[in-house]
Amino acid sequence: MAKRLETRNGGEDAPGRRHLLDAGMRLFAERGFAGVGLREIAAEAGVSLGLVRTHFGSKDGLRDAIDEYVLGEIKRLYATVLEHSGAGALTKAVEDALDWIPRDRVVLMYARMALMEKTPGSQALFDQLLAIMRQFIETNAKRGLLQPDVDREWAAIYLLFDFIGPAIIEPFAKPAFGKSMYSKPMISARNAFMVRAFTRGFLKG
Amino acid sequence: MAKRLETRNGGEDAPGRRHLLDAGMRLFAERGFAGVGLREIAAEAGVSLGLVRTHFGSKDGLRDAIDEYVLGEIKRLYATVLEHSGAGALTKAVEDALDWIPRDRVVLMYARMALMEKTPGSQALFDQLLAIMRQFIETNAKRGLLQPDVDREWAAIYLLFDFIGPAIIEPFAKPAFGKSMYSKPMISARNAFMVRAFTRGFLKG
DNA sequence: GCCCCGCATATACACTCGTATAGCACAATG
DNA sequence: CATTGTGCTATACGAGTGTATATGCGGGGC
Repeated sequence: MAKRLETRNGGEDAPGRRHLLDAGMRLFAERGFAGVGLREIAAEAGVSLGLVRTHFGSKDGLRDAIDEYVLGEIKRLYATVLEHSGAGALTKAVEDALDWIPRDRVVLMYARMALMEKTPGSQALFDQLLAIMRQFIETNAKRGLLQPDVDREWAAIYLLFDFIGPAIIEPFAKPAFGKSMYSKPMISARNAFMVRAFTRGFLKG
Repeated sequence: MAKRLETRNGGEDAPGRRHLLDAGMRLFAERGFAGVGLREIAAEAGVSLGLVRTHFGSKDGLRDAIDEYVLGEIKRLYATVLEHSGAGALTKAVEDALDWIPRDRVVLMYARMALMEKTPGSQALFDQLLAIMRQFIETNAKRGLLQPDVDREWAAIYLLFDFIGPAIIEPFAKPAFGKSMYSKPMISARNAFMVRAFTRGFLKG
């Protein structure tokens, strides 16, 4: 009789909980938080509606849990980038994406959608992404790889644009380009242009 | 007696219609299509619920009308950019934004949200934005302002990233930077960095 | 003067939403 | 063996959804 309210969360590895989190992440990524109902998520996860309440307390609780998971994954996935520096690190990061993006595509697309809907979780995600970019710029600066008199804050912001850009336009890529932003030919062409643009620009002064 | 179904749309300048379109645009931009109900939109517009059906036929019809309006505004707002070329044109475009963004902020924020929800209207918006960027690159190329051996397609894509980037992160800007992406200090700092990065890059080769 | 039609309102309907409650099977623990 | 608690299901409730229908008012053309 109501001895534990709110999220119980005792066992985080219950199969139903994991299925709900995965299904919610996928569906929210596709149609947004308000665009998907709990019944559809439960059906997709192969569990009953009531289980959402058991594990997450409410729909917002489910989102919070997904936000937390995705934030952790983003940190993990970009950790390797921060250990390197220079334009080579960027190409390496983009090429690494070829490995993990097929597997973690849902995480990436959820992060993309989260950036649209302003919530505490999405603000935290944004702050994390910006921190990653700032750290990359600082690492490069310490190693003397930054050109002199560069506005480091805006360099970080532009880096952020270029990293979230492909994710943002990914849903429109197939009609517009005939292939995914994360397909092999797109990745390599992007790599070539990125290195060039970051080190030399592309317009004449 | 049901002689005309669907959207009637005879008079596009009925005051109620305009109010509904404005209110829908603003609310959809803030919370997404599924996140807002017709009753709230009608209340915000100061008209009755049924008027949506009279003018737009359905909620989807309302979105279609908003999409069309926003697409036209985007075309109009970026028309001036296309007449110029070089890095100077970009700074001019960004500075022009200082004029029209306060006034057309809702249009911009709706376009931002539209890029999240994949619909025919949002695909058309994306195609339009990409076309604008491609045309800018081609204009620059014809005038000899492009560096040699530049991948023009990816130059256009990166230009697109840098133009939608500020809109995407605008909702997180105040907590993260203390000011809007479209405030005067941000615009001028961005201008300085953009010209530099586009003509010389910011990393050492 | 009548009629029709464009603009607008009010109200009802069927459905879906998130949430709440009651209960079941089963493993671990005393 | 009885008890406890966890993971889970089934079902009900009230509020809110988009859509449909019926109606009112006011101006221009026959």
